[in-house]
Amino acid sequence: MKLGNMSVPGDCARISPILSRVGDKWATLVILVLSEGPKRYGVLRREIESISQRMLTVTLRALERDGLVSRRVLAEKNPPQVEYSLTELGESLIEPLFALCQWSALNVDEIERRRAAHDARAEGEEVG
Amino acid sequence: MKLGNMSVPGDCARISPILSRVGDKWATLVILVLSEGPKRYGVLRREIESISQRMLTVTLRALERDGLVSRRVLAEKNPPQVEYSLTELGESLIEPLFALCQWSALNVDEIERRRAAHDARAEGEEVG
DNA sequence: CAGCATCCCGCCGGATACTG
DNA sequence: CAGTATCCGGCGGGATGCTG
Repeated sequence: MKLGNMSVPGDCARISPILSRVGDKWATLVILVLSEGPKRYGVLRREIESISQRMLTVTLRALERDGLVSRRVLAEKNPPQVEYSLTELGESLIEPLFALCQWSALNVDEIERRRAAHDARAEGEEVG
Repeated sequence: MKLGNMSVPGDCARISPILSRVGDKWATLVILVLSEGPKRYGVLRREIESISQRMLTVTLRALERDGLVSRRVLAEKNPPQVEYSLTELGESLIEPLFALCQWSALNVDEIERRRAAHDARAEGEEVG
């Protein structure tokens, strides 16, 4: 198969780690929230309610490592202030990511309906 | 934040399960390979070399449940033949998914370079 | 405020063996 | 060929406690 100049599964082996990062629940949320602009650690914590402090830190470190997010220390001493923002590379990801989010938003209802229907069918066969 | 008519994190809570499915290493590979056309179980196994037989089955079941993939029994008796193909819903996913794959293919080198640079820097600080 | 360290449990997913 | 069943090791990720 061909996607532009890459083949599957050949190059898919290389890009799937990247897709995993994107598909990662927390990473995606962080990137989406940061697409609004730079935010401080505490703000991120509050805006992504469901995330634990540990996973926010882990995710930010991973994104920073990949060059998608950059970290700036605003004030060294109390209270310390750290600001996170998307790098240029990170911003370039927003467009395709948004496209996928829009697909998801558009089809989430349909998928949930299908899922429910499928489960109901399975339930029926179990009895029969 | 706004993505069309959805807000983050409000609706992101609903769509992130969908993104997780997409971001799922195996699901993505299966969808990409099936985008070429219907394939039989054994063919899928061979084309996605790295996948275990267990995960292929699990992934196909999940995709079928969500209405992204459909399963057709071609021959009931020996040798059994089962064909998998994308549903219309599944096909509608290809475009945004391809976009993301292209982004990945385009940026995988850059990301790996940044990662290496970041790790090298960390290595240096560890010693100093 | 912005983290790091530690403990610990659940489940993801590989390996292996068996079936219609 | 196209699966199902079982075992089980590793790690993802929550909870809690401590620091500059």
